[in-house]
Amino acid sequence: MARTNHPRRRALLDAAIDVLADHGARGLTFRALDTAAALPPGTASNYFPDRDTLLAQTGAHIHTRLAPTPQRMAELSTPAPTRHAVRTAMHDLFDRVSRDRSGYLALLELRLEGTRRPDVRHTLTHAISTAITDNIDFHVEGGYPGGRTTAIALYLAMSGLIVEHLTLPDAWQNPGFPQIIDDLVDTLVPADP
Amino acid sequence: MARTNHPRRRALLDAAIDVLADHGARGLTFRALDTAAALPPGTASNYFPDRDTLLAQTGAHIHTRLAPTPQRMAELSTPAPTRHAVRTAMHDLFDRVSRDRSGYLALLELRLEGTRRPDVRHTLTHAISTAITDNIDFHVEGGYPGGRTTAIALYLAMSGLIVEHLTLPDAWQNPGFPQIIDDLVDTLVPADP
DNA sequence: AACGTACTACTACACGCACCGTGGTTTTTC
DNA sequence: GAAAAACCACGGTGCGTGTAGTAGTACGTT
Repeated sequence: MARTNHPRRRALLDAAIDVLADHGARGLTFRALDTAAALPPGTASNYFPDRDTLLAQTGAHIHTRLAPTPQRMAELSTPAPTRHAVRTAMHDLFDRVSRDRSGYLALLELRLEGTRRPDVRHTLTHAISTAITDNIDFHVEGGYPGGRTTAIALYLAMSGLIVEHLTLPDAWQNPGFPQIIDDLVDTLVPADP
Repeated sequence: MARTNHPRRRALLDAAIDVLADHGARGLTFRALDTAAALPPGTASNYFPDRDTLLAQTGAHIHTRLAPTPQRMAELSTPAPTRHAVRTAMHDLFDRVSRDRSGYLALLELRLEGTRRPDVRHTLTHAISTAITDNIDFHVEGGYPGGRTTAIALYLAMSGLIVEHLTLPDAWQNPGFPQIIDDLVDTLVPADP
């Protein structure tokens, strides 16, 4: 019942993210998970006692997957904190979303599921609120142009843009997303002195 | 099978929005709809041939519910196009979201469901892209401070804020959403001359 | 090198649940 | 009184769950 095969557990959690993106939170069943991970039926039951904990663990795992690696953080800190660096970082974020569409879609599904499941909501609230403050602090303490309100506005606008990009990309064909990102940075981030 | 009782059909579609918000897109079944509308089981089957069209019709209906009424548009146009008017409009939008949480949550669920169902996606893409251009044009042609890019940035930031408010409100306790809205407007919308 | 243990993978089964669609009867409405 | 809608109950079905039982494998012991 409580298997400790870590690689397989991780594989299951990765598959869970794909299932979330492909079939929604309600579609994340043990059987669907078995199928997605290409494992015999009944396997997922051996690794997670019930759906609740499966969802919770998936919620925790998704952050380890989406969180920037230390290496990336280092890269990000290398250039001088200019408006141009901000622009690059935003395009970079957008590219990451495009590359790991399933991951970000799954997070969105989990957010909605958190509406119904308090434990999922609490897990996500904690993880995301630290992500937010980290993000804002990075901007402020790193000496990037504009203050805290600039950072918040940028964060929210990029969140909105990502949701649009993930769900209804065709509603924003002109101007395209890259152009919008440039405009966002120009509008929100003060020019370098 | 094909009932023409319009009030009841409308009641069913309104109930469908609640079901979407409460149980997700996958939870929107005929039976759940019957229960939510407090109607005997089997009723919804008489009004919609299958789940696909039920979802599509719900997607269409949701916009008639969320779209601003002509009266509201008139109210909005009354004051002079100042930064302060923009601020008021944004708080107004936020209040409407808070008041009709289910409606906006349902729209979010449908967006995600659109990821899997092309017909839902197309319906939403059309409806929302006109909503966006209307919104932007209203700002630009109404002579509000800032141009098109300001309007787009404002729209996206408010979208992001609404998603946060709907799904993880506790992640944003300081500063609270009203304060953030004020800051957003101050940052994004140029001061009145 | 042979053996034994402990853990894991696989398979099958029995049960329950929720849902669908419909057919027939009652009630309403015009 | 006739047509339409509402109600109710039923058969059938597919999906998911949890578990029990069997087979396989890796590793440590003697």
